[in-house]
Amino acid sequence: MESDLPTEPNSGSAKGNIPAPSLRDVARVAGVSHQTVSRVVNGHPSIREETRKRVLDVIHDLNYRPNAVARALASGHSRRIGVLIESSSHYGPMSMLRGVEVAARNANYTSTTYTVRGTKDGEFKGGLDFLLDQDVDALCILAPRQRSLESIRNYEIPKATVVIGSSQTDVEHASGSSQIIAVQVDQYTGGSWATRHLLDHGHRAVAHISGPADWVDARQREAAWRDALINAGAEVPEAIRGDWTADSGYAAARQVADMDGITAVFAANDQMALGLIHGLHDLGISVPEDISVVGFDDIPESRHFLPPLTTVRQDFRRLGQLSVSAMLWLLGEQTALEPWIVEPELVLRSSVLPLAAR
Amino acid sequence: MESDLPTEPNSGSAKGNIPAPSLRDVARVAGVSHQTVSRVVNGHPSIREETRKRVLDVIHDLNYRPNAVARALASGHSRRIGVLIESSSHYGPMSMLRGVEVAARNANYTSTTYTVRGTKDGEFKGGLDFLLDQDVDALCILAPRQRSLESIRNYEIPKATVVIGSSQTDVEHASGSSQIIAVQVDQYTGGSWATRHLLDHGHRAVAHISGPADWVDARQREAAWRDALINAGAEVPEAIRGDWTADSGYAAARQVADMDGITAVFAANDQMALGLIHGLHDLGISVPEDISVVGFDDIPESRHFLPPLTTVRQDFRRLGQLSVSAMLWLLGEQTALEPWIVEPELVLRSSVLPLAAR
DNA sequence: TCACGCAGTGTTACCGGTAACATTGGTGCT
DNA sequence: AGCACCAATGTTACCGGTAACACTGCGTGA
Repeated sequence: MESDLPTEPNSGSAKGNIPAPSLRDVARVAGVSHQTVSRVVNGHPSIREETRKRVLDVIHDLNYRPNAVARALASGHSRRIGVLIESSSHYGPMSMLRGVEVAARNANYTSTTYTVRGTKDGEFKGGLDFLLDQDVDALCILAPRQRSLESIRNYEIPKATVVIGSSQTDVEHASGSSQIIAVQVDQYTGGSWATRHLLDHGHRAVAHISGPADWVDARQREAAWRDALINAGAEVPEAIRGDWTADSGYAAARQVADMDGITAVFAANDQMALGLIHGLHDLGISVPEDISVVGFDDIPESRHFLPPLTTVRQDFRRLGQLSVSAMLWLLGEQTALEPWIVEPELVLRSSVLPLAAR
Repeated sequence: MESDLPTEPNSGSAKGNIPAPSLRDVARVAGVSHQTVSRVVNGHPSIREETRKRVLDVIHDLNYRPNAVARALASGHSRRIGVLIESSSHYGPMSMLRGVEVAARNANYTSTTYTVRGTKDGEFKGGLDFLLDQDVDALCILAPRQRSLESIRNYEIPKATVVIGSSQTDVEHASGSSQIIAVQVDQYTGGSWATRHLLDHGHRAVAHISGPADWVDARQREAAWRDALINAGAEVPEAIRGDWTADSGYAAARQVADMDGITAVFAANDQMALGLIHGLHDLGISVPEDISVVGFDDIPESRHFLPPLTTVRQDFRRLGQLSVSAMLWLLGEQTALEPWIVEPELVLRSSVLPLAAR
């Protein structure tokens, strides 16, 4: 394992002295005007085939690469999208981020991410400022909490702004006059499926470990759970408040055990479900023999939990792609606008047992 | 849930018509030259306090924000770092990515990520080209596979390039003349600890589920496992080849069961350990009663596995930070260069039992 | 007292592209 | 033949900053 530190930068490299060739360099060598080179580079139609070929040869010889910065300055379009993301350490946001990045790149856009660390109010605005300073053409905001959106009120945001994770009504309320598109997974439907799945298996006492109260997704899943119980005429226990972490799921186990007669739990995400199963196990309660559990998200590990977790899958990557698609539409680079609600999917595994089988 | 699609972009927004104020606009209003404004913005010392104040007021009134693109073009520094990353869907790379992004931002740099999707040879180069086209000042390459580095040979990469995850010798071999810094977690030490921990508990027949053969980390962990066994005079069984996924860990369980007398397994990452435990469970083998398991990485879920997983923690975020620090040093923005090998840490939980206790 | 230096500011060129308009030569139509 | 028109290319201005140098006026030391 080598580890002798170099003592000063740039010792060996001879590069960087000769500046990279510019449009005009290419033009000179090819014997045309710089504008002609520009046209060749941009695929302008009215260029003679012979000229084009000559220019392309020179481009290749000189190893010319167009300077994106100069292009951005001159054209007024940076072809960059800024992604503002809260709490990216979770699986969901990460996956969306990746979906956005890949989709953006495919549309020849670059993406720059700003991760908001804490939840303090100024941080969100700080991120917005940071991205706006980079003059992005479009903005993608992953705003999972209700309050996050309020910050953008009266902010001068780019025309092409997409919000992931909040409902269109929330967005409209927060954004004032400017038009913003919201993209999201239909959390309510997912929550309904999860709960009804348990009800269908005969469970009546279904507890819920929810996400933090100010998260939009958490509220929707909780509402779906509550409504499903009410519709089925079952009693609605008080929801147990978690914070998405497996640790909070572990802690919730104690409360579940204390609530009398609970036979099933709908956890608002897979990590909490994992912690819950662990916690119940430590209390001598088995899943699914004693208590059935359903999660949400379908993280890659879920299928190998003990027991493998029945959960609701969200296609995060697709969500990211859709948001880019919406941005492109707002930017006028795409004519069709796809529907922007993604349907979740119930994934059956073995953490749920019929009540009768107990 | 609202879902009426707008039918054309920009319907309501009145923004974007008036161009943003420029340096010269500010200068005109403040009654100074544009250069003076530039000086104020950049904190140049020789500006009269009175002038500075006046200019700052105008800047505030006009809501002027300096244009990063123009600045980049004029100064020759984009203050952007490109991050080329392979396989970012895993926990480790993701965390490093985030560490890089945050550290970069703190140094007033922007980061742009390119995620290499597959493993085809051209993709890596494609990513390099993509980032180079954005003329980044520095490059951070997350190259976990041996071959990835070969692509950068004879490539004109920025002076400030840092490679995460490969040893300095590999990097020097691949990079030819230009100076590149490698940053990494000491995988070998981590692998040694994991294996020795099992040996210390009396286990002699310790199997290994390795990562893909061409991954640097996988090789180092495997080598550490092998060496530790040899040093202890224990027999070295053949390593079982996994692919980092929990699924491959699950599949490995069968092979472990078929290998006679195995009492402990060192899995090259936590996901495979999870799958392994699941697979063993399905075969009627309990962890840790029948077989002890140690993982690697310490993903957030590990502590809630059944049983909670003993594993080797890597500080991925710190790795990301270190790489930014190294880049800054190469860029001449930082005088001290921190050591760039991060030590891992053994995290004791309950997936290991002394052999005697069986 | 005069030259020198420096703080404070202005002027001009330049970064590497794109946009808009000008120019040229050939073609088709009347 | 004359003219309109278009393909193919060139010219010039401009995007919004920074860099380098020029200028001014005042304090200071010889």
